[in-house]
Amino acid sequence: MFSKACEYGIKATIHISHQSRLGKRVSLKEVASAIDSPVAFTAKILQSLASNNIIKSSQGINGGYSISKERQTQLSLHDIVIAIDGDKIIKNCALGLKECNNESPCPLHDKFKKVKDELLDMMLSTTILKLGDSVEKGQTVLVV
Amino acid sequence: MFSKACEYGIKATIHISHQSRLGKRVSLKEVASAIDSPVAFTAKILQSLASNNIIKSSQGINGGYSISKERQTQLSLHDIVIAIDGDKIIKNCALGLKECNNESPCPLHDKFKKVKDELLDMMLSTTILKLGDSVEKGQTVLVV
DNA sequence: TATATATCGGACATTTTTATCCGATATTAT
DNA sequence: ATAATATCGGATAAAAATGTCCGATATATA
Repeated sequence: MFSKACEYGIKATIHISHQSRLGKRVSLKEVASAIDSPVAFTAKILQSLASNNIIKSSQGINGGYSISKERQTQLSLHDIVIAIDGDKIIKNCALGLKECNNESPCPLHDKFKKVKDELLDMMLSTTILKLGDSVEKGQTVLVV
Repeated sequence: MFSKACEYGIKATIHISHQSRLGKRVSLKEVASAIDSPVAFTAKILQSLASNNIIKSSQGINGGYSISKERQTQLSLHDIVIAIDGDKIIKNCALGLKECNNESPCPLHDKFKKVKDELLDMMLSTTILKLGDSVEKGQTVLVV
């Protein structure tokens, strides 16, 4: 569904969100450890999230990553997916046709419209704040 | 969503289904041409579909691929996806957790359950017969 | 039976994704 | 200033997915 990079990106953002609310800025190593991901690969993803203004990064001693509380309420799951995987999961034809629309649909077009609409709604309405909250409350987990 | 192999496999099956109802057995080249796919790669996929009893193959002169009308009514989109991509699209955790279930869910578990359930229902209830029919009637297309 | 022509199946090549390495750069504390 | 330590960013490597090649095998027809 999502690429590995996107999975890591979502988990990383949730973890950083959670830690930011505890007043903690987190380092790359801490993130990779918390979400059980390869450190160097995670570095690339965090860079990308930072350049897309999903998370905030600071260099130097005591540097690391954070997300302001305000940003957490604005940010949806959709924003993160778009930043890493782009919009192909919603936009691309299920059968890979270059042009697939209501005028010239592939055989799966109508049937997938419903599924994609629900996926899109879900991603748009799910905020990072809520996701981080469920982890903070111990209702959900980021590893194993 | 689906792998390229799976996209080709679905399109190929629909085309073969359509042609079988016209009483025509189709060759690899004809299939690849009809669905605009690389011939050699398509050969692998058709072999796999044949060994999974999705389609019927015959060698030698006048050989090619076909699907009996009866089989077309039985076969669902789900059968083809399972044969090529396996069940990961439904079974795998959206965040890649090895163990993700109601007892120990990832932050996206509940939200994805609804989407996946709808996707599964759709795949199970969509028969190859219906898909081939929409192509035959010119309501849908397999290329561009 | 010989031949033409179709798929089969294994090895190989290319591209994309995933993952790693390391010097450069920025920032804080001494 | 300088040292310590964090991210940045470009090159490289490994793995997986996608795509190709070609001889082997099967089968209908002449």
